[in-house]
Amino acid sequence: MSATMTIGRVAAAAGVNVETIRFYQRLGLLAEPTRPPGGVRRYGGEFVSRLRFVKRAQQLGFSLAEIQRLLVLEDPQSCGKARSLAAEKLALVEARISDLERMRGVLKELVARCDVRRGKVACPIIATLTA
Amino acid sequence: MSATMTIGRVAAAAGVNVETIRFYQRLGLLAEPTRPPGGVRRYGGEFVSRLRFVKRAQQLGFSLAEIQRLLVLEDPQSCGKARSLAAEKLALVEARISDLERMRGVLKELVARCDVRRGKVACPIIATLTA
DNA sequence: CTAAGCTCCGTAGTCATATACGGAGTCAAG
DNA sequence: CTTGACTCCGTATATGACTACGGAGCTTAG
Repeated sequence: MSATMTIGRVAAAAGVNVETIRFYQRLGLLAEPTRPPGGVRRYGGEFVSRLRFVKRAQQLGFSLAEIQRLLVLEDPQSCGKARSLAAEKLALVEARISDLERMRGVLKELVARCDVRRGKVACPIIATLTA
Repeated sequence: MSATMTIGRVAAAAGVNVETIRFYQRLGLLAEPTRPPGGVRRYGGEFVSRLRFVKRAQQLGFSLAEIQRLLVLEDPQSCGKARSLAAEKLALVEARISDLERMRGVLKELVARCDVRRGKVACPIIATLTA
């Protein structure tokens, strides 16, 4: 096989910390190749892909626990499960967006009011949060 | 004064856990009234307002550390500082919204592709994340 | 061959935001 | 005055995702 890289090279290739890989291995997210007697573990390109998978899924808002569930779905039959995990995550993301949009509205207004009422007695931001 | 409530009543009034109040006091976010010899601390309505302030600011995305900085700005002169904290937070919130919108796009596409290609060999979601 | 730099491994620490626990003291209703 | 609920205080635990450390044991460039 092409299992030639050391853990450090894998880490560099995927742009993560060595400790992070070891951490994922402990969690069972990534495989831990057998170590040749008196040697060091070697990794192939597939391992790097898997690691990138984890990082990409993470960027989509999946937690490590969810990614673990995602990684189990390798057989084509489980497409439905993957779909529902993704749909569920989509709903969460949309909810989070709504929350943030509400926050954005309030913050914008706070900043704007602060600009208008400069020089008044109390800071409108503090006053608003207090009231 | 109207410092009549016990910590439990304050907690109920603000809808938080008693432990949370004590935690905030340890952080220095909330005052810890002097305890009468052989008695129990009493709190007034102002304390409840302050606690609500903390919770409201938190809902706007301020961390406890930031709220601490916000709470120091009681004199009217520091309006500018409050404004810049709010503006900074606004920028963060907007960045976070962009991130989430990107995530939303990818997740939507994943789910959609899954619906279209049902029955094919590999799950498009897994395939996409792997590629 | 040697020295520098990796890898291995287990354990422990970090950050943020709380929540839980336990024993002793205090308050309030009946 | 008793009893049950509440407060106080310090410490410990929880969660998620890492990061750090230390001392062996490898590996590799020169």
